[in-house]
Amino acid sequence: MARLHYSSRYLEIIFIFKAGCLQLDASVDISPVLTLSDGAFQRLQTAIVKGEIAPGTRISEQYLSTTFGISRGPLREAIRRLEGRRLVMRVPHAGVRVVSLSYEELIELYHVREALEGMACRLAAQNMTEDEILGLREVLATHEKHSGLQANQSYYQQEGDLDIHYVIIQGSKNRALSDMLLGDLYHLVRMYRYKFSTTPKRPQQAFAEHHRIIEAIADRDGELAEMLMRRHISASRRNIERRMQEQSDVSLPQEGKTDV
Amino acid sequence: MARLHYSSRYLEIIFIFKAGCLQLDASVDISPVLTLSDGAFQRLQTAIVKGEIAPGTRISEQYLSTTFGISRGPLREAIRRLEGRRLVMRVPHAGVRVVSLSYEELIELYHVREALEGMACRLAAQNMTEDEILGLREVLATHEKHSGLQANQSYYQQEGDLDIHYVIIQGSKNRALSDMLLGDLYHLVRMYRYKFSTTPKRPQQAFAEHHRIIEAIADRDGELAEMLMRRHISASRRNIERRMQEQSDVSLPQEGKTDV
DNA sequence: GCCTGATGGATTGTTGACAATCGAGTGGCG
DNA sequence: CGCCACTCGATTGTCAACAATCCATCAGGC
Repeated sequence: MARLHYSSRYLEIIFIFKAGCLQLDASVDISPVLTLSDGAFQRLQTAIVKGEIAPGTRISEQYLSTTFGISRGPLREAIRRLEGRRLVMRVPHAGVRVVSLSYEELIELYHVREALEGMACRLAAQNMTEDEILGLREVLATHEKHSGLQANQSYYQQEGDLDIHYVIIQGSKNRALSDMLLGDLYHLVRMYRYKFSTTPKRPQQAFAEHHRIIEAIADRDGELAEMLMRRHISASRRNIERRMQEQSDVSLPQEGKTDV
Repeated sequence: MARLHYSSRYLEIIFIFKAGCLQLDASVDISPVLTLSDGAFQRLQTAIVKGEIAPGTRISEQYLSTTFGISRGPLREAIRRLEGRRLVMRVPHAGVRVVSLSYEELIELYHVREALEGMACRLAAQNMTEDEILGLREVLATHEKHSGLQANQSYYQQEGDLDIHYVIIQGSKNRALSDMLLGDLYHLVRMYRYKFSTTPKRPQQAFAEHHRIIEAIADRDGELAEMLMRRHISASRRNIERRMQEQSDVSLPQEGKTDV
């Protein structure tokens, strides 16, 4: 009944686990074989995170299964995985909806980010290698170049913002922390990123903040790095709060649409 | 194609969402109807969290489906939900295993807890109502009574430990924070709790720490409350580290067994 | 004796069909 | 005219069978 042989397939279990937190860049497929369910999961996740499926949208199993060209079985499994990740919510016998964060919840999320990424930044100052810090500087330099061109300036900056945070979080060398930040939190943050990306002066400001943070990390000053990161995210949060007050009539997209 | 009527079933969507983070006490079933998949999900989750299925154990679909008396379809959906929650890991065409945290990952988890629960404690000092603080005191008093009896003393204390943390976290009134702590982190912490529950002097010490924390919250001293909570968790972590060094030969249970 | 390649058994992945449930619209009744 | 029960269409939940893949074992050759 109980067999004791070790499957060689399980030697890559750690690798797979790492892949779980790297899924931000969804193009890489670590797993040698990609089941239909995995494919649907990734496609749905990126679609939700990138905003192609608006928050609150109801998801039809039949529509998606025909769209993806797969049966309802694997699709349902993919949806259930998203449900475990809190990206969708299912009501029995009624269907699933993409989660829709309220304004308050979004702000709460930023408060959590402040605590967690501050911690990540402090750890990164302790644990990043010199090479990794060099890489961080290169990312910043790349963004400086990109921010020179006017077109899609804010977009680039926002993407780069995530990139830099991404590298710093990984530099914390704390798996639990990076899994939590990169795996769960960022998907939610990303979902609402596009809504607030076009504040006039914010990109340059963020760039300067990034610069100071990286300097603190390079100086191995964990305390300063944490404080700067907390302020950086706090400023980002206040930026959202301000824009939210300005367009207080246009509230966050709530449920209603039945598309997809 | 796009219908605009609102399903009445979706009026409870917020309720359901809240239920998702309250799932610690798995006896309550908020959802009016419980699908087979939901039932299997809850049973599996509690079994994993309570340690009835050891970390690293391989899970057989067929065995579980016959054990639960359901088909493989709903069972697979339940497993996929656990996969989304990072409680199990699936390797394509090879099966799923209950996650097995390494010693380092467990310590990392406690560091994250330190940051998050510290924050929760500070917020709780700001946001808890007087009634809730009263309730907190009652929980503490209950534990004082329970800790009087010798049998299973450490167990009670540990359970109570989680209870108090649970109430404080909820008192933070930050949904994102409590979802993260209560939903994801605690399941993992709980999985390994039973391993380190019997350190001689720790329960009394933890009780005193709880007492001080609650006093700080009652005084609305957020800074102090955060600091005390951080120290409390830090002490708990060091306790684990110490016990781990003592029995360094008996390492954490790794994968190997093929049961269940 | 050790390594390489086929085979068998078992497990996982996928499918299509069937059953259960729900929401909206319709008709009857007070 | 308004309210309630019923029916119908559609969607979700569940099942059992089939296909694909993998692991362990066992011949066979070097």
